[in-house]
Amino acid sequence: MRSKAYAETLRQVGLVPTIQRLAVLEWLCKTNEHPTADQVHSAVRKKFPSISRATVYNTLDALTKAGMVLRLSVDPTVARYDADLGPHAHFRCRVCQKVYDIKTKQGKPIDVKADGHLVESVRTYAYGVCADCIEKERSDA
Amino acid sequence: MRSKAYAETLRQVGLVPTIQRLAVLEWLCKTNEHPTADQVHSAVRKKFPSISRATVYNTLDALTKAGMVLRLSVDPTVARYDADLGPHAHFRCRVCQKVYDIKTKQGKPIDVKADGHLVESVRTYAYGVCADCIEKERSDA
DNA sequence: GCTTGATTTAGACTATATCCAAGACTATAA
DNA sequence: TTATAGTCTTGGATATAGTCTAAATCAAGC
Repeated sequence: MRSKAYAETLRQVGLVPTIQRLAVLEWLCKTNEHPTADQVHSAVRKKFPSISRATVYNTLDALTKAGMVLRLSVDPTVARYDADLGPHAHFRCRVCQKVYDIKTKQGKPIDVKADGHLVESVRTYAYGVCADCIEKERSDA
Repeated sequence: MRSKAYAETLRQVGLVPTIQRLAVLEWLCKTNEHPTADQVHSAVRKKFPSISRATVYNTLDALTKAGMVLRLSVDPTVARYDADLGPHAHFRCRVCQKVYDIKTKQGKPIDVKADGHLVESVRTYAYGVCADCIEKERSDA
């Protein structure tokens, strides 16, 4: 059973596998959108109507600290979450606001001169107009 | 006179060079911190106590749209602004929260496969512990 | 089945950002 | 210089995102 595996994964990082955490983690792993905390809350509430916003925030925070999900800053005013830990960057369309995964060249995403700072992670975000919106614009014109 | 030049620059991008906009732009160009909108508001208010938050937000938005300043997403919950348009990336220290400029290798900051999307800009953010905080940690131990 | 500590909950609270309508200002032309 | 039209600024209300708290609930070991 899949949820058994999720429970084990949670235990491995020292998190008690409560039903709420399992629900958040499972849903995050299934989606390939890049949901905000409120979107996670809405989605998970369909299965567990009683889950509170605070729990979702706490869980997302715990999962982020445990390294099981990424917290993205691709949007300037809202955090988005991504359970795909593979090497990839993110693209946000300025028309429809959707966030897409994009492949990066293999290896380190970028070489930075860190000026004596200890760099622990690097994120790359691209912005522009997505393929769908380009197409839509063309057919409107 | 310097402010004359700022006024001209504003006019070139179609913005009426009001005293408020000049104050925001001048201050932004002088600082090499990466201030939030509220930090800009506080700073500019020392010279123009009547300037409102809305005006600062409007101005920062207008300057961003005009391409005169960058709006950074380096902080997950607050927008920061940078008037330095040269090619560089940003590093945020997870201890002191300060944001530093870091040099990127010359040329395009990164090659992304855009999957048919039109990429207009790319931002790179690095996270970790800054040189100052590493030093502080060492002397505490 | 208890007990203990961790977790969840609801709602209050804070922070960040946007909207709105009234008034003030800027630029233009007579 | 004054009139005018349009833009900009202001302060407050509103919206949105995230955090905190204290009481209730739950999980796991005894």
